[in-house]
Amino acid sequence: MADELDDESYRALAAFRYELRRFLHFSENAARGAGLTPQQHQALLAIRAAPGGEMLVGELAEGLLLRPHSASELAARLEGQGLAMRQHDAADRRQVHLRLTKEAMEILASLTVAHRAELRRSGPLLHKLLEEL
Amino acid sequence: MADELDDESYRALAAFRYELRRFLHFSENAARGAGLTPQQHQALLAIRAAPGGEMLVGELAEGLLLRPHSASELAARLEGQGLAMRQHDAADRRQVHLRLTKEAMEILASLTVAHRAELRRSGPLLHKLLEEL
DNA sequence: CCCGGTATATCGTGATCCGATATTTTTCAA
DNA sequence: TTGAAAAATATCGGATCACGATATACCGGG
Repeated sequence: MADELDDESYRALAAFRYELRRFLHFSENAARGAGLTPQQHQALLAIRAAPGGEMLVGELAEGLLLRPHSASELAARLEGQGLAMRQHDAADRRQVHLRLTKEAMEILASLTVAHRAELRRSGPLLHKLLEEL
Repeated sequence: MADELDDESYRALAAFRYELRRFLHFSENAARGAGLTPQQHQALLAIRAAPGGEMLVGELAEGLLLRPHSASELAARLEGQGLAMRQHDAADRRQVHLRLTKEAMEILASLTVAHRAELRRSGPLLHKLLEEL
């Protein structure tokens, strides 16, 4: 099983986590700089990437690995900030569809450009550290 | 610059973030299952991976990308739970060295084994998604 | 020996997830 | 048809943790 844990094992894992943290830290700062919380940014990305560019609250929960009621709170905050619109499904009124506002689309686009640039920088390093494991 | 953002760009980035979240979610659950918070786990890993297996509070802050005073709070919690020992440097008494307790070493070892197994599973997928970007 | 700088610590605040619970709507079996 | 169970979302209270602002302890140069 190769489960001997020598110093090198810890070093490699720590280096990977450090680089991961760097990326997430960059992402957090980028989001906050655009007036979003990190989770709001992730929510926008998940919704934008969904088929049709829309999502149910429950699907958002799955996509972000949250409890449904936490996704509901997140959706309420998105709407409160003018980033998303909530709309009951006509056929099943329990379900709530989430769509991004124009403003959210624009913010997400600029964040995505920044993230692609960052990944072009840190991607290869992450790639290398991942291979050391 | 290849900055056109089509649906596929968003999809690829979202897929990468989702897999990242899955890994971090696994890690969180593993840590909590071992009686640690996620940050405590990361702190143990960083300290264990440092040369000599010890770290200053300020170095911990750098390693985890935290403000020094946040690292100080984290160190206090670690000590409070019997996971680390704080010891003033003899030469410069402002500095505080952190060393892991035996119990922390054991918990970290078991978590590290679990993480290596998880990375053997999710690593290749992360690798692939990273290349799509 | 005093003063600016460094390392760590404390306090109050804000954000956000969660558990437990509530509300609304649908489904389905009797 | 109807009422009980299930499903989707929402609300409330509590807990955690990093942060900004600030405080304390300690070092070094002049």
